[in-house]
Amino acid sequence: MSTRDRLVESTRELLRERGYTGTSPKAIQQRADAGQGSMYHHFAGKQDLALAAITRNAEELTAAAERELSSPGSPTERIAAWLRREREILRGCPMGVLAQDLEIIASDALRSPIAEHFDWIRGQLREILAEGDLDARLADTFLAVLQGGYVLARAAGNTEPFTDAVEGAIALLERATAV
Amino acid sequence: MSTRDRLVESTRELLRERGYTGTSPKAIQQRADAGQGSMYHHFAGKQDLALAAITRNAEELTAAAERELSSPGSPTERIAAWLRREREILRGCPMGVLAQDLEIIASDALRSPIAEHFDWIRGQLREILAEGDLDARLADTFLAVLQGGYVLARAAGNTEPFTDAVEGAIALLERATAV
DNA sequence: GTCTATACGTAGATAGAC
DNA sequence: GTCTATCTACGTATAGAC
Repeated sequence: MSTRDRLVESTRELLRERGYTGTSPKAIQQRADAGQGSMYHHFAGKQDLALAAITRNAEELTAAAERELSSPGSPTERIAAWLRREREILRGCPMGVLAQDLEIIASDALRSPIAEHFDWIRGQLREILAEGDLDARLADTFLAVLQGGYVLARAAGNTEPFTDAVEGAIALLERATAV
Repeated sequence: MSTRDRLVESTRELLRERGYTGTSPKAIQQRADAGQGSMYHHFAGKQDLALAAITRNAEELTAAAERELSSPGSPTERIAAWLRREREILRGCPMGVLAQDLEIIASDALRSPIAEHFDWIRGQLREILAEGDLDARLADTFLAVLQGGYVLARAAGNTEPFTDAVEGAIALLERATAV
C-alpha cells in the first residue's frame, strides 16, 4: 500500500474511533508510519484527509448496502437482510459517528458527502418500501434504528441493545405486513 | 445563579454542542464568566465537571420521560407521546452525543451514569410494553429510533429525518397492534 | 517525496498570592 | 473563593533542505 493510501486508511480508522475533533494529524502520521512532511505533501491538511476518508467510506458502505438491498426476496426480507448484516457495533458507524461531530456539521464540505450517503440509502429503501405498499417514512425509521442501535450499544458497553433494537423493528414490520 | 452552578450549566451546553473531547476547560470558564482559579476551586477538573453535568442531565431527562410515560392512555399512546415530545433536535441529544465520544466510553466513571440512564428508560418502556403484550425488544427499538433520528437530522442539517423516523415507527406500532 | 526546524496557540492543569 | 503566573505537551500547520 502506498504512503498515500496508508494515510487514508489510518484516517478512516481514527475518525471511526475518535471522531474528527478527537483525531490529530500527528496520530494519523504515526498510525500510517509516515512523516509530517510526507502527510502534508499528499494532503492539504486534516480536513482534506478527512474528505478522502469519508469518500472511501461512502464507496464501501454503498457497495455493501447494494448487495443486501438488491438480493432476492420480499421487501421485508431484503430490509431485514440489510439490518442484520454483520457489523462491528462497538467501533461505531463510520458515517454516523461523524454526523455527531460539531466541526463536521459546521463545515459544508465535510457534512454534505455524509448527508448524500444517507440520502442515497434512504432512496433505495423508499423504492423497496414502495414495492410493498409500505409507508415511505419507514426508510428513516430503519435507518434510525441502525444509527441509534450503535449509540445505545456504545453507551451500554455491549451489543445487546443494538440487536434488540434491530430484531424488534423487524418483528414489528413482519407483524404489520402480515395483516 | 452561583458560580458553581454557572460552571455546570456551561459544561452542559458545551458538552451537548461539542462533545467531551471538543470541550475545553477554558471554553467552560469563558461561557460561565468564571476564572481559571474559580473553576479549579469548585471542581477537580474537566472530568469532574462533566460528571456533574451528566448527573444534572439525567435528572432532567428522567423527570421529562416520567411525565409522558405515566400519562393516561394505552401503551401505544404513551409511547407515542414520549416519542413526540418537543426536542431541540439539531442540538443533539444531551446523553446520546456523549455515548459516541471515545473518551467517555473509555472511562467507566463517565460512561456508567449514561448507561444507567438508558437502562432506566428501557425499564420503563418494557413495563409499558408488557401491559400491551408487546415484544420487550421494542424498548430498544424505540430508544434507537430517537437516538438515530438525532444522528440523521444532524447529518441532513434539518429535522425531517427525525420526524419521519418517529412517525414511521408510531404508524408501524399502531398497525401492528391493530391486528 | 520525505525530513527536520520552527512557530504560535490551546489543553489541562498546579502553585501561591490576595 | 478568585486571581495571576507558570508549566509541559499537543494541535496544526509552514519553510526549506535533501
